[in-house]
Amino acid sequence: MSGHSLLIASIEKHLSLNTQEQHRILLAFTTQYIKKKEFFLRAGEVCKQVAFVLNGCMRSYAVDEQGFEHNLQFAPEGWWITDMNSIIHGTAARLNIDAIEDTQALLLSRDQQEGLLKEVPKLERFFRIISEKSMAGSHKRLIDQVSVNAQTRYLNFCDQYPGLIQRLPQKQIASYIGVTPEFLSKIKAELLRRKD
Amino acid sequence: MSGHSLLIASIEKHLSLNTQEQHRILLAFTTQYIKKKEFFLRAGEVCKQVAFVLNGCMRSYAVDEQGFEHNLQFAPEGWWITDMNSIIHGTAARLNIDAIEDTQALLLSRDQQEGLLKEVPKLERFFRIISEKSMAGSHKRLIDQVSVNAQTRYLNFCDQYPGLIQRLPQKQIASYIGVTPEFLSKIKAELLRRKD
DNA sequence: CGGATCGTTGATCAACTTCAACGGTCGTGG
DNA sequence: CCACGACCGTTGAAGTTGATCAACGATCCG
Repeated sequence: MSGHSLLIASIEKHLSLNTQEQHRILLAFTTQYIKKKEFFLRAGEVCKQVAFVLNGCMRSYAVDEQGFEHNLQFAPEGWWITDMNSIIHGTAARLNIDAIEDTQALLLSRDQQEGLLKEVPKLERFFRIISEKSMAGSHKRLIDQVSVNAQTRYLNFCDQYPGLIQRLPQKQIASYIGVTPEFLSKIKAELLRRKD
Repeated sequence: MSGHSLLIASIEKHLSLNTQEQHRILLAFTTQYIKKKEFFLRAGEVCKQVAFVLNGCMRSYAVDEQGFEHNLQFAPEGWWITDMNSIIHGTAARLNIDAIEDTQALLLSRDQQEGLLKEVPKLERFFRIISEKSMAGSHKRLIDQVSVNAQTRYLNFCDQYPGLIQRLPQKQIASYIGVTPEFLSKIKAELLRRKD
């Protein structure tokens, strides 16, 4: 129940809900526990639902032809995660989503979402706003990726997600900023050397 | 008027509108002509509106510390373009948006949009859907950027935007796929050599 | 305790950039 | 209508950034 209130609070940052609406919303979600290294979505499946993380942490990533993983997003508590391409086009997911820590999440299927939006139309607004935010974040990242070098990307990451740095294995961060774990190690060594 | 119907048609792909609603929508927009090389938005300003392109083509791009441009998006007719980070957070734009061809666009300010959404709430749904699509496209691009080499990115671009290739100067495409114009030239030469 | 996974370091390698030079085309002013 | 400059695409040589491969010590967890 404390977890559910995280979802409600998150929505109420953007609009207010009466008790009835809150109950209707929670009805649309199901709870799922995902252990570290277990999958929420595998590439090739069609993604049917979006996840709202209550605690723990998930990540989404693509695997290239040579088998290397590339992290697209981390989702600690309070974040949403899904394969948007798969869910809106109904195509095979290109992303894998798994748990980096033992995770508890609320799941919302597209069907449930449709029903929910019909009964509580003002939620359209909420989902519009988080989509816009997500799009803005994604744009920011894309610009970062092409316009600054790896060291700066690492520093930017430290800046933007101070909480995640201590929590995540370094190789996960390397995969996110788009370098090999070896090279991130060298970046950190270089930064330490320059700090003296 | 033929231009306006492009907007209406674009919305009606996702929901249906009666004549009254159509008129109310068009009321919220203003028309603007932007000549080739003129700016719709300059980095540093706060972005106040989104543009829907009727004809011509605009692009958004960031400029890095060394003065190099990095194209984020092209917007030919039927596409929306804005600096989402600036518009939703009210912060200084990091993007420039200018016209690559003489362009006619419909502009919608955030204030007008708010008013419009109040009177025609079902448009929340439309804006949610296009945000989701935009986010999906952005994710796709991000994965592409980090998981395949420049030659493949070029081929993917040709695939996805066959219409734009003939229309755009090569250096604009180079900037989009994230390489120097010189290197794109070499990629094309290599592809021609292998085709024989 | 033992195996697996992690982070580190160094040597070599590949992808892409930088810089410089050249020919072609386009648009503009005379 | 021509001439000029600006911008574009191309090519080649040399330079950087980050990847790859291999080896090693540390830590974590079963």
